[in-house]
Amino acid sequence: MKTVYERADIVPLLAEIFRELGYEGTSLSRITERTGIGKGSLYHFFPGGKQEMAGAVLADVDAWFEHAIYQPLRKDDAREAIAAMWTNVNDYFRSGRRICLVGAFALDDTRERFSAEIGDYFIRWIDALRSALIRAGCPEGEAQTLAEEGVAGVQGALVLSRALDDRMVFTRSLDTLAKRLDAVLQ
Amino acid sequence: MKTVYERADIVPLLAEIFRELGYEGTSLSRITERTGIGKGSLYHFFPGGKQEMAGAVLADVDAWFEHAIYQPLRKDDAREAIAAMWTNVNDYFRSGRRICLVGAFALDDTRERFSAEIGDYFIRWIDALRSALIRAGCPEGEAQTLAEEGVAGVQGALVLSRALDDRMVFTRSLDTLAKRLDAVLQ
DNA sequence: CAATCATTGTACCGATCAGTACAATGATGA
DNA sequence: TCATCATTGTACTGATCGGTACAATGATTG
Repeated sequence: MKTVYERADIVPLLAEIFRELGYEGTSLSRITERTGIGKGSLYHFFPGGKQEMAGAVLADVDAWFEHAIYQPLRKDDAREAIAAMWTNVNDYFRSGRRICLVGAFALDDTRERFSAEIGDYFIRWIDALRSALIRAGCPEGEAQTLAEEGVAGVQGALVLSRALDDRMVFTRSLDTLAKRLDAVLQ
Repeated sequence: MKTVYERADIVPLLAEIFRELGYEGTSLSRITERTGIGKGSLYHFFPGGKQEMAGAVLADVDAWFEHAIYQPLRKDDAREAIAAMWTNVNDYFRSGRRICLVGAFALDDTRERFSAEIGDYFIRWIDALRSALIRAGCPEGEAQTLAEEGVAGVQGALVLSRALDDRMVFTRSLDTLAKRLDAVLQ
């Protein structure tokens, strides 16, 4: 009996493990234990080892946000895209039960390994949100601060809801942030 | 030649290492490497090993916040205590170059080891801030949400400023949060 | 001075770490 | 049918992990 994978099948599985255990906490044996994928397969698809695995996960996360969040913010109807961002973010992070891997990597030494990817992810999120805010009628002087407040607010809501083990905190925080941004668009 | 330590001298050194490397990333050899403290001393003061070391650090952090932030928020002049909170938090986290260990532990599997301590730290911060907000004239219905927004905002600002490697982002975020809370106190 | 005892450095333990080597497997295409 | 080749399971490496054992050190106390 031999199960055959593709790289694209493995990345989402790796993502959940890195999310739960962090970069240092994720060992190859834990990956095998949870997924059934052996070292042979892992090093076949990711010759660069653990670092390449985490890099692939970050790229996958980034691609999802680019498609589902950033592009709509830049191109679609601004108000609709902002509203969609809140619901999509709430779903993606499963009301706070799932963390933001990029944000988590930013907090410890792992940042040194992926500083470019981490910076890019947040810069583009903020820029896209600022673009939508301006198009929706936000004064340009406030747009940058407000966009940073929104993105940082999501990260803070994730920390807090996990710390309190209360998913209502996450949903409520997103709601407060949404109203905060909405108030400026008159 | 033999250097003699006390437990109280070691805890702050451990704190910086856990902050930088995270719980899993912190190994006993790294501790010895950075501090010169050998395993003999470490296990003499912390018989429970790495878990007890991290627990002692969390207790130390908690005690600092209790004394410098929570108690003033509960007892002192409300407006002054809130204003002092922002400056003390900015100093404590060194404008975002230092992370919140409690928040970082909340994000990965480490949470399972210290869920009580993590929950307590944030609950008490939020409660103390809410108490000050109410005494300063904030409508009771808004106080809880606003307190959560403030505490979560600090955590988000830490993530964002580290991700962008820009300490201005942290200070600016704290400033925005301060204005946000101030606006309700009329 | 002698005795005690907290503290420390070092050698060691089995387990696990990331990573390598390679033969066995099995699907694909000539 | 046969050859090719991507993919996989397994056994292995040296290094490092958290933790233990214990003798040497040196300050304190009677």
